[in-house]
Amino acid sequence: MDVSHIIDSLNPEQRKAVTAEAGPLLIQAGAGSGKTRVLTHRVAWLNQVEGVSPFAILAVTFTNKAAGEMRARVEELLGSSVGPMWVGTFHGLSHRFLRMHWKEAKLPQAFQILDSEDQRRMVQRTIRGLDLDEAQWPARTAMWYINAKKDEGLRAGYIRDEGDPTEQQMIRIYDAYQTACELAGAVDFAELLLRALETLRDNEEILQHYQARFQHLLVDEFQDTNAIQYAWLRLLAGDTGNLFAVGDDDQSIYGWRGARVENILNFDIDFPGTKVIRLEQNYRSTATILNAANALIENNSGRLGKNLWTDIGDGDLITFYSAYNEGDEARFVVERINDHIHAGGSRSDAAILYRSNAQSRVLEEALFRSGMPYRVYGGLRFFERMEIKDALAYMRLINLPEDDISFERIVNQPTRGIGDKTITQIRDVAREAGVSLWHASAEILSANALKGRAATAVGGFMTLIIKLRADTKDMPLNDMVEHIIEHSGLLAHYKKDRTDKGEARIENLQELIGAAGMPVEIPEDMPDMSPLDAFLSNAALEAGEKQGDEWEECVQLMTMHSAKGLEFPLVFITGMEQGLFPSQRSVEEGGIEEERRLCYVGITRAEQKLYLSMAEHRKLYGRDHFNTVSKFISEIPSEHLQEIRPRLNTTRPVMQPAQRRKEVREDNVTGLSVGQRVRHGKFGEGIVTDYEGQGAHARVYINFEDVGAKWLVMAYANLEVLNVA
DNA sequence: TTCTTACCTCTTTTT
DNA sequence: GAGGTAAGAA
Repeated sequence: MDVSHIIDSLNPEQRKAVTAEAGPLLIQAGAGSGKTRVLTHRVAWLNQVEGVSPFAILAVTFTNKAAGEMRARVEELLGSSVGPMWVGTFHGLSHRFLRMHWKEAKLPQAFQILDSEDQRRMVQRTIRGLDLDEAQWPARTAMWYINAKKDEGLRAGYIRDEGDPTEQQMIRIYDAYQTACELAGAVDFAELLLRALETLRDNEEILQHYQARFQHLLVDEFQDTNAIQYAWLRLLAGDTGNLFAVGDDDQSIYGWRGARVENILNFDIDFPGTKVIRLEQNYRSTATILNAANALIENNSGRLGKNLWTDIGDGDLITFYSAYNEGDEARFVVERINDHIHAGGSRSDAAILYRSNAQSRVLEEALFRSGMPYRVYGGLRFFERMEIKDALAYMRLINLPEDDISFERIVNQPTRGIGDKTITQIRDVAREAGVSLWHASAEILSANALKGRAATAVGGFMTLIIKLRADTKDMPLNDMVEHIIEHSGLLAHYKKDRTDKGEARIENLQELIGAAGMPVEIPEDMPDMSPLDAFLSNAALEAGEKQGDEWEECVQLMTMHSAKGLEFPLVFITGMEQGLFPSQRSVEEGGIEEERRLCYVGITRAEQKLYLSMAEHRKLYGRDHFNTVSKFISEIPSEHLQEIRPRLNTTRPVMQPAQRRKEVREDNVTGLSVGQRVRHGKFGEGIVTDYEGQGAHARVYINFEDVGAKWLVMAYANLEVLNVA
């Protein structure tokens, strides 16, 4: 059989991975080393050479995008569909499993998925139900706690409180929340995984079935797996241990949400006989960029260790720019992008990365002023938008009136005179009788327990839902959505808002109609799922990636976290400041290595040219920050760096005397730092807030107590240093 | 019920 | 400093 199309394009290491014998395999895939390629070719190899049916393969990823890409590329390679292969996210596959085995999982057949916002509301209601002080027990914190425990596989009853009252309270909230979820037939994201795992574990027959079925498991981004996901994989891999895990311990940046690098580091303990293959040839970046990244990551301990290399040439030096403030930094970035465009480059080549979303604003302003189209990643996703969730809630309630979460969401949206009092009354009846809010409403109405106006309003709402259901019964999905948006009053409600925001909401609703017109995929092993059910659960699991065409010819702005997996010819990493990146918190909490890995991820996004920048003075959250240069800059060997504007002494000497670069130290002619207190013979006392220029031309901006702020030339000012700020 | 005001938070994000 | 949420007033 001719297998050349599968292996010809691979380098020796990649080929070794793709053609490896069955058994546990750990692929240490460095940034830009072709890991997706290895994964897809592995599937093709298994199928075409080893004769493994797609039916016996399970491939799991973290994002829907990665899953979709994997399926598409495998099919392209094979030239045929691989329908029966299970490809998806951990959550998506767990969901599929639970839909098929809802009985064994002890779930109602029509269980629904809570997204983060639904979950927060649910936790909040639980906390109120327990009569706890919401200020002392914020829903977000409790939710975070619950998710963390679930990610570790822990049920409320199994957590040891160690006598800690806070922990005890959290456990109570967790327990009560879980009860509420069971009652509502609701499942949060973490629950999908945990429930699937427990169902597999506790049902020998099902477990054996799947273990026998999935002869080969493949995992992408293995360094990001948490305890549950790992347990899930181990259970499914069973005794054969045919687990093909691809990951990079140096790119583990999600420890804060439960990812465990240990899963990579200890892989061979759980899977004896593991073969490790390292993909170290990088096809993305110049040698300069790679060497900088390698040197940086060397500072981490406990790595598996690898060194990326490339046969692409050295390329340009990495440019480091130290700006006066964030505006100057933004201006610098925009100018460089303009240079790039004038040299014939395109805007979409450029990505501006930052540590936190708050930093995007100033950059956006600068881009906007210079008329440069840009696109910011992150923020609210399509299916998380208020108006979309409203519309979906109508669809859910029509589909299943017992859906209390949707009921509460739309019973008074748009407002129809059903206030807090009425809702509380309905809720009480529902709780006492142990029925849904919908049933409770009906009972209250028939018992005439409501006053005139409220009774009419509730009756009107119920009639509306019943009518909508009857009217849309035989409609295709998109017509149904359109009908509901129109006749529920949502459209009119949002049309009342004449602002840009309102218009955007209308547009989103239109888009929802469009989305409902697209064919929804119903898994082959679940033929009894209705298109509506498929659409609704898809909406919960797929927050809605922005469609691709929108960001064509745009400069890309995103956090370094969301940049993972992407690559750009021209990359800017902004805010290279101690306290910002690495962030203050991570330094305090011992998370510096993960920050360094994040920096590593950022650097390795760059193909040709990398710019690093900092702002010596930055306003963040309305406060002034005078940060020193990021520790990470000093970890990049200076032969790879080119400093455009050597900084003056902006460092507070007490903070870090040793870390300053040589060429900068020579420039320390002022002996002053921003934030320092000084005295001037004529103007009195003041604080240094800015400076510019160098050597004899250096000027400092001093805010004097008596005469206000002034620029002074260092050479003539004759300042007396009073104290270090 | 709806509008207004006070108050809180503010690393990183997918599902 | 801004933006969103939740409690309070008309």
